[in-house]
Amino acid sequence: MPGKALLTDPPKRPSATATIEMLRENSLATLAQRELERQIISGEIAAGTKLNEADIAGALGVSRGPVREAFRALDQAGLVRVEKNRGVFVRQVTLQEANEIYEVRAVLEGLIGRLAAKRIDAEEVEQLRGIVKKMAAHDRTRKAESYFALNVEFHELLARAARNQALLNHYRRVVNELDLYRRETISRSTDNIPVSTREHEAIVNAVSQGDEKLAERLLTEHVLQSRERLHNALAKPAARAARAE
Amino acid sequence: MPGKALLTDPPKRPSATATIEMLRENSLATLAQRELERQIISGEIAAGTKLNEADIAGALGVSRGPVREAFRALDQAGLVRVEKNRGVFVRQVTLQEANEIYEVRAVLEGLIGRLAAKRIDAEEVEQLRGIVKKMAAHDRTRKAESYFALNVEFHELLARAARNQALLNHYRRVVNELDLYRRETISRSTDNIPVSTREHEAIVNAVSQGDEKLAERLLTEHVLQSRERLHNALAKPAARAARAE
DNA sequence: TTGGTCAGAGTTGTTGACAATCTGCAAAGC
DNA sequence: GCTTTGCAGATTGTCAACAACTCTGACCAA
Repeated sequence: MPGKALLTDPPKRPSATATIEMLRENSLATLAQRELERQIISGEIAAGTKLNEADIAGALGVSRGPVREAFRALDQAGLVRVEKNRGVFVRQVTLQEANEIYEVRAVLEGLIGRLAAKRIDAEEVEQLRGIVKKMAAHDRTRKAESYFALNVEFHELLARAARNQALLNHYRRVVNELDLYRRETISRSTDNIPVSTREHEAIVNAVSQGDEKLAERLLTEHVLQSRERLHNALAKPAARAARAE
Repeated sequence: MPGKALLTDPPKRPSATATIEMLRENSLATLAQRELERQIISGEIAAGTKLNEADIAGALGVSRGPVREAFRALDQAGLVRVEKNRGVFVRQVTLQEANEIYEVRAVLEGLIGRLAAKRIDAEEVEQLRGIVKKMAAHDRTRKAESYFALNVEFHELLARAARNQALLNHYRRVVNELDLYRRETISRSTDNIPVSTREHEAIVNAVSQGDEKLAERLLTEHVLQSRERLHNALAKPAARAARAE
């Protein structure tokens, strides 16, 4: 039973007017899409899981129509795979696919660095420094989960600072797909956090000084080094993540 | 009346078995999506046009369900815009959006050049040379439409030669979006064809010699120069394209 | 003329029912 | 024993009807 109903009221409804307003602006298909996307990206639904239309419709409190529409959108977004007459499955990203996606991410991040160096404002720089500071604090605790949350926030903020919506869209898609790959391996790659944090500091400095060339190079290399770190972590003998089927 | 039915038989059915096989593998939603995508990219349906569910369903000979699913996918693909309770519209790409998309395309093409230089095979090089030869022949006739078809073919072939599916997907999306922008202006930018052809020749040479750095630089610059050419053409006083509403 | 409001038509959003297909399993045939 | 056939149940694909919403234009009052 994956999710909670989208609009039923009994248990602590978040103000009826807010719900009404929500439905006025978003179709059930859109809400179902968002909720499924959230569950997939957060790992609540594991990669490879089969998504049953009727079950999901029931859990969300809607009929199958909107759920099917959500599936189509998620398929196009690369988060699920639709097999005719067989069902919808959360996408499994293979090692080879991840490598290809990392290559794309590297050039996108490079562009992000270059543009952000030109366009970032003082407030955003401060936010970046704040995130890096929190990351540094995590160097000792080595709590991977919350560290990665900060990492995602750092890169998202930087991507927005580039002021290019098309770039942001492509970047987000790439990140989502890589999360699908990384999800299974998350808990075992805590070793290199200090290294990654130093890289982030260098990136903030380059961007805040408006050094486009340097920011581009640092971000590109950062992505490729992240890839290496992840692959090294994968190669280690570690407890396999639970495998839903 | 935009399209033709997806599966009706009377007029010259292309062999019953082929149709059956088609339907065995593709849902009506998928077929509707492909057909709409084709019509949008080819310009048969102009940017900004409102897409009426019932009309399209009728023209394609299916019910509204599959059409709605196709809409969701096309929305995610950036080809249409869905406004709740108001309808679905073919996306209009503004000048500013086009500029942003061109920036993304430039780095993607750069990566394509770098990877293709590493991985392209002899046969593909020959195909590229063949296309460039045809393009050169067009230098005199100045038929823009068929020239652009060759141009699309050239870049698509190069993108495939990079052997990176993720990159290819992002590239195609970017090209589709730029086509939406270019569509309205296509007939007035015939002047710079010879220049563009020389750039293509240089690209093929760099790729075929495995010069990654050069191929990357040439392709990036080619995209940015294409953007300039298009914008210059746009600035000219030229006959406005027909504007469907 | 301007502005408001209110039917009516047309369009979109959602649902439940029906048809087609797949899956698993057990019986029949070799 | 092994493959094949033929069910029964579950799941997906498609459709048509109904509900909710938007838009238009007529009508009326200031």
